[in-house]
Parts: sequence; C-alpha cells; structure tokens
Amino acid sequence: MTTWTSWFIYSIARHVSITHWRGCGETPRVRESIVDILRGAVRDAALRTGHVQEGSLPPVVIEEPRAAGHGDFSTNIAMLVASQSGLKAREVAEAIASRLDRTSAKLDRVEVEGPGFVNMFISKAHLQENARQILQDGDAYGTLNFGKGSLVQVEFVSANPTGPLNVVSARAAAVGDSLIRLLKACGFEARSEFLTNDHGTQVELLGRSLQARVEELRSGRPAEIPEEGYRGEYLVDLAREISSETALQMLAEAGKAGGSKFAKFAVERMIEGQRKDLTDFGVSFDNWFRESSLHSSGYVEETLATLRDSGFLYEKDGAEWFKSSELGDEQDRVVRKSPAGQEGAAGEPTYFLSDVAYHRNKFERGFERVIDIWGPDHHGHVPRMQAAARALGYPPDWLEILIVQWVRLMRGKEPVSMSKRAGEFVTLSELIKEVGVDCARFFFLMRKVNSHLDFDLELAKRQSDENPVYYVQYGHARVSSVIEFAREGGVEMCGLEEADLSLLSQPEELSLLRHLICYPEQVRAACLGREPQKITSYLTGLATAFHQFYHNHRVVGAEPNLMQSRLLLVRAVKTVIKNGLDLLGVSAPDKM
RNA sequence: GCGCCCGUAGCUCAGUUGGAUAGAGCGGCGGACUCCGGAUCCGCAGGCCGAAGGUUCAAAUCCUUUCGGGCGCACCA
Repeated sequence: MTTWTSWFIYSIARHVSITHWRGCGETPRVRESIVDILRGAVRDAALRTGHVQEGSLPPVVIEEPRAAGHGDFSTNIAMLVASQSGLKAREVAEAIASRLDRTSAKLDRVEVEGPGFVNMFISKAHLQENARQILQDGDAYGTLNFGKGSLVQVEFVSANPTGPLNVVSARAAAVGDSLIRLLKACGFEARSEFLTNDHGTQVELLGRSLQARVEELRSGRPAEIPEEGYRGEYLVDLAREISSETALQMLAEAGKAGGSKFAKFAVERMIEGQRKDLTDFGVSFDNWFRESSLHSSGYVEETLATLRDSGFLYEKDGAEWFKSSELGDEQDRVVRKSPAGQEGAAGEPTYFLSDVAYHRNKFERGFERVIDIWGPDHHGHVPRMQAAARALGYPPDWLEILIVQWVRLMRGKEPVSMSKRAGEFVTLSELIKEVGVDCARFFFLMRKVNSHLDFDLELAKRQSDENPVYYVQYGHARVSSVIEFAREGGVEMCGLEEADLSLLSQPEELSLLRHLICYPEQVRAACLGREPQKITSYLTGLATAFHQFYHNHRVVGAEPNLMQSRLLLVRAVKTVIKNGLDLLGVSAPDKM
C-alpha cells in the first residue's frame, strides 16, 4: 500500500468517527482545553478581587513559562490590571492568587513571583488522568467546538489550467488542506475550493501553443509558439496524444484566429492532470469552481450592476472604474475596459471584476467567512479585493487573504532554476516522486506561511537522522513497536480504568504528560492563527519528550503495575502524534 | 519612487495577542544502556535578535527613522 492510500483510508475513518460523535449531540467528547479552564478560573478570581470590572478586564493570557521554576502555566493579568488601576502589581497578583479556585482549575499550587506573575502548578493527578482521557477520546482528543458549525470556505491553489502544478502550488495545497483539517477539528464546517480559470487570454494562449506543437509534429518544422505562449515539454506530450485524425480535424476547425478547440481540449487535460497530482498529494477539493460559469450565467454583469448601485463606480476615458481608493486601496481600478472596437460597444470586463463576481458568489452561497490563499505575486491585489467586499457591504472580517510565500528549491547549496515560461520547473508530481508525500507536506508546513521557504531536496530525500520529517513518525513507530513487543511477550494490557496512573511521576513521564495536555490548545492556536507550523513544532517537541522518556525508562520489563501505566502513557502519546499528523495530512506509520 | 513581506547561532528557521535566563534542527567537536527500534539520547562550542532612537514595570515582539533582501505597483490574468 502506498503512503497516500493508507493516509486516505485513515482519513475516511477519522471523518466517519467525527460525523458519528457530532451526530450523538449530547456526548461531551469535545472538551475544554486546560488553558480554557485556567483562563476561566483566573478571570473569575480577578473579578472577585474587586479591583477590576467585567467590562474593563483585559484579555486573560495564559502562557507556558520557559523556566521550570515558574510553573506549568503563568499569567500576567495582575500587571495589566495594576497598570490600569494604579494599584501595585504584586498586591493584585496576591489577591488573584488567593482567590483562584484550585480545585476547579486543577492546580496543586499557585505562586506570585517577579513583578507580579501568577504562576500555576498543575495538579499531578489531573495530568495523569488526562492520559486516560486521551485514550477514551481517541481521534476526538484535540477536537474543539468553538467553530460551532460556522460555514467557512478555504480557497487555495487555484492555479491557471495552463500547465502542471509547481512547488508554490504544492505549498499552497499543503497549507490549505491542513487549514481545512484544523478548521474541522475546531468545529467549523470547512469547505475547500479550487478556482480554475478556464476563461480568457491565458487559455487562448495555451490553445495556440498546443496548436503550434501539433503543427510541429505534423510538419517537422520547429513550432511557432506565440510570444507569451507556453513552451513546456508537457504540451509536446499532449500534442503526441492527439491522434493524427483528430489533429487534422482540429486544425481545420481552428481557423486563423484559431485555438479554441485546442484551448478547450488543453484546458480539460490540464485540469485533469492537476486534479490527479493533488489527489496523489492527498488533497481533494469539495468544489472545483469554473470561472467561465460566472460569465455564462451572467453573474459578472449582475455584479457590475450591483457595484453601480453601491455608488462606487464611475466612467472615465470610456472605461468604468471602481472607487477602491476610497476604501483603502491606493488607486481606483478598472472593472470594465473601454471598448476596443466599434463605437457604442460595451467594453470587456476585467479579471478584477470577475474576481469580485466570484467573491459575491461565495457570499451568496452562504459562507460566513472566506479564506483565500494567494501566491506572493498577487499580494498587491489584496486591498482592491477587500475594497470590493466592503463596497458590497460584507462584514469587515468576512474575507481573509493569506499570502503563501515563495519556495526556493535547493539541491544542497545550489538553487534549482525555476522558469515557468521556459518550462523549466519542478512540478508537484516530480516533487512527490522525489521526496514522497509525507516529507513534502511536512517540509511545507514547518515554516510560517508568510515566510520564504528553502526546500532542500537533498535533505528531504535522505532517510536519516538529518531529516526532521522522520523524527515524529519514528516516535509513532516506536510506540507501535513497544506495544507489539509487549504483546509478543504475553503481556495482557489492563483496562483503561484499572491502570494506576499515580505511578507516573518520573520527570520524563511528567514532561510527557504536560506535553499531552497542551495539545488541544495548540490545535486551537494553530487554527485561529492559520498557522499549521504550530502543529509541526508541537509534534517535534512531543516526539522529543517521548524519545527522552524512552531512553531513560523501560516500559516492558518494568514492575507490572508501572508497566501498565507506562503502556497507557505511551499509547496516549501515539494517539496524539497520530491526531497531530493527521492535521498535517502526514501518515503515522507503525513501521518504518 | 510608492506599497506589502522578511532581517534571530556558520546554514535553515521557531520564539506563545509585549513577559521572567532568546530556542530547535542541520553542520562542527566529544560522549551513551550486552536489555522494549541507535531514523534515538546526552554534553560542548556558537548571539549586541540588521542598525539607531522612542513607548513602559517589562521590547526579538509595538512606534519612528535607517540599511540590506523578496514581491508587487496594467483598460494582463
């Protein structure tokens, strides 16, 4: 079984289970994260001090201090309240600390230190019990429900159907897909969409380029590819696939303006190819939206009329302009070009207008929020699109646009040249072939979306300790192996309720338990910040904690009760690694 | 010229809506259990967080200026 098929099957299983528990309604398998609990407790305590009112309470921030002596969690709320009210921070901190309900907040002790930090030490018993909870929750551990079923769309990749997908699209695919998974894990109804631009001059050029290749094959003379056309080898391959009979027919129909038959044919094949590459990458879309449908349905014209009604359009030099400069853009934008030909004819709509129409369409489909993931070459378009959303009267935060930065492919120290025009670029499918799906996805998700990424193919290919991808997967495989070893040794695993988790008190065990309990909060943060890299870095940390534990302590071979507790602990680790990797679309293998 | 993004260890990058002593991986050097997977673990070296001011109890993080890099600035898509 290939890696991606196993991922696919796992993904289906997970989806079914989520649907199942959502359907159960009352079953409270979605829990508050420990940080939610602490936030609530600190908030209550702060209000009870009487130093601050409900309305003026600053947001409660719970953080994990770096230094060990500063507790498992800490809050700076006292200093914020103090600076607001003129009180002394230490005194406010003392007042909050003394009013903290330790039982409900699952705390062993609370200390005030430094300028007014309230440091909280989580109850060991609660840490231990959480491991049991993880196994009870299984796939659902780390799922939250603050999305409350809100309908959200993420549109990503949306490459022109003029060639195979490149590595920037690959990164966008990894990010968008992971975002969808994160949103779903947080209780949103998330839908993925690919806008395919099967309309306009790019497509015409594609058709003419293909036609040139077909002619080249028939005549043997070098192809006369249009100036701005597509020169990639893939069109030669495509030309070869067209039987000579079909080719003759298509050439005959093409005429001198030509190309549209070829264009239609090429576009369909390109879309098909892109879809296949994405599927191989483990990314499938809920909807492939065709730009041409906006034109054929009259949606673009309707949008123009709507904009006119909004009062944000005016005519100048025969063209129709949108007053985006009044809504945050640096200048106004043309939505309808001045007529190219005869007097009185209506001008063509611009690409911008059809993009506005597309977003209007999204809004009318009922999405409560829309997230667009764009390439860096489009970042200049953000203000005009936001301006359009405002002109149409959509809520200010309805449209969110993320820019995925460039990927620089490296072979060791040498950058790989990437020229799309010349057709020299590494495609998604080549990337998958070279480094594998798991590796590619993990690498793309290791960095912040908005920062440049160096992707070292040499490093990614190496199946050794130099490769960060395997570190996390190895942790998962190792746990599987321990469990298998125990089974082979005739160990009978006790029931979840029977294990005595209070035996887990070694530093490495407690460190693992702390990592495990923070997982749900990491999911929340990654989702809210649209930062999948928080999950990769969390998993790396969890794997480190596990490897350290493993190196220092025996599971199989420990005193029987302790062994049972450690088996449970280790199974909890496995569950969380698996859940986390699933959010990235990376497989969690039992053997490597 | 204008706008947006980015400057953190030799390299690639984290750094929790401003928090306590700035971290990881790779690379370099030196080590590790006769035993559950050595794709692991431990230690050492390596930093004026591009620079200069400012805001405050607290700045890698916020503001201003400046230097260096990327990307945009069409009646193209």
